[in-house]
Amino acid sequence: MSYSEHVDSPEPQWLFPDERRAWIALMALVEVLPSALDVQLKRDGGLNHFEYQVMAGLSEAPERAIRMSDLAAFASGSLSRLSHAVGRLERKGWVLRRSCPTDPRYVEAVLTEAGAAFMTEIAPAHVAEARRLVIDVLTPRQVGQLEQIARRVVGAAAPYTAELLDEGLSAPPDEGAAGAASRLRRARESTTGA
Amino acid sequence: MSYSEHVDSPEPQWLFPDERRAWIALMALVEVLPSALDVQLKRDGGLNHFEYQVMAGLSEAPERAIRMSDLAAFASGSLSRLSHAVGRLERKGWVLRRSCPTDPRYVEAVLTEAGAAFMTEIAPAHVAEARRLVIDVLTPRQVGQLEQIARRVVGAAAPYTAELLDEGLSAPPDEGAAGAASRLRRARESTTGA
DNA sequence: CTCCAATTGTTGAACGTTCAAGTCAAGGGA
DNA sequence: TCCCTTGACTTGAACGTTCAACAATTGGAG
Repeated sequence: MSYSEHVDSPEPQWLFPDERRAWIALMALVEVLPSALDVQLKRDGGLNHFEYQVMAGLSEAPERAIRMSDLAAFASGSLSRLSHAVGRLERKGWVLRRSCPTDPRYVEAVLTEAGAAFMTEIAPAHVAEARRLVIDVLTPRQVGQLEQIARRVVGAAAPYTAELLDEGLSAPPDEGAAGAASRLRRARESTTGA
Repeated sequence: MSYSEHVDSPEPQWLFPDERRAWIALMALVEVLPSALDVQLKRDGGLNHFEYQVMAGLSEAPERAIRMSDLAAFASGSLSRLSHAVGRLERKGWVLRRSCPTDPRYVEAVLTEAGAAFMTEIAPAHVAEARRLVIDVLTPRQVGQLEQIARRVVGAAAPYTAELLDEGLSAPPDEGAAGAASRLRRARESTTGA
């Protein structure tokens, strides 16, 4: 739709001043926010943001167990990345791997008791950081705008991931991580491959 | 301080549904956009986003030369990261290092002819990608909202970097990279150390 | 039944970033 | 003068991600 709109007014080669300001601010954001989150997580929990997402995915999964490939989709990372990450979490005693009981060709990651206890310990601080850095510095109106904007950009950069956002957000609240994750699977495949 | 302030309206431990949706969308954005930009830059130019920012900083600098520490501030990275990156760009023949002519205790990075030619070759594609992934999928109104939101978040996560955004964006247009970068220097120091 | 292809997951090497020294040159007392 | 701190930059090792190759298993096609 945006295409035909711009046919007779071709894309300028450079950004207009207001576009440029927004672009620069966005680049600063994507540079600064992840590392700020990493600082908090590393300090309070000794893990990085990806590892936290893995742990969070496991926490929400029924029985605290979930297949590796679903978990990779849920955490938006490649299977290889996940395999290395789970290896590290395993060494810390928070996760373990086992063959999937229903279908032995899959591997399940399971959150241990220690892992679950650890998550309930550190999650509040992470949520507080999310508030401090983002939610609390925006007006409720801006929070809504942010969601719309972010979803559009994700839609352009990774269409299937965006689809997951659409579906996951309106999904039944009791669904847990597994349902959303398996829907996500085909998303990651086309996304990471691109 | 935040403790006593919130005694009678304490921060909830979790996010409200609309806050949670915005947070999830934002996390997807910061995950997906940098890697999408890296894909384009790697494909068309063989470099990553940080290296591109380094080259861009050099392009805008007077004489296409700029001190390492100013360049690090401009590209929002540590001096060490820059040193490694410039090493790689040097090996490709796009940048060279020399002792600063006015003050020999500093080191200047200089964009070579080949480097400048290379940048004019690849910059349009990168700008086009910025349009495709962000600017063109938003309404002009949303572009404005994005700037405000991003600046607030950056303000919370890295105050001095945000200060640079404020100053840099209203700075005289002929200032070039060097002026903004030296203002930025103290910013990085307190930011990266945190 | 056999072979072929696809899916799931792991592994090791290459690459880039971070982190903790380390070098070098300038300023600033004693 | 000597020392010693400070700022600018570099270096090498540790760490995490990516990438390509690899095993293992399943589901057909012939």
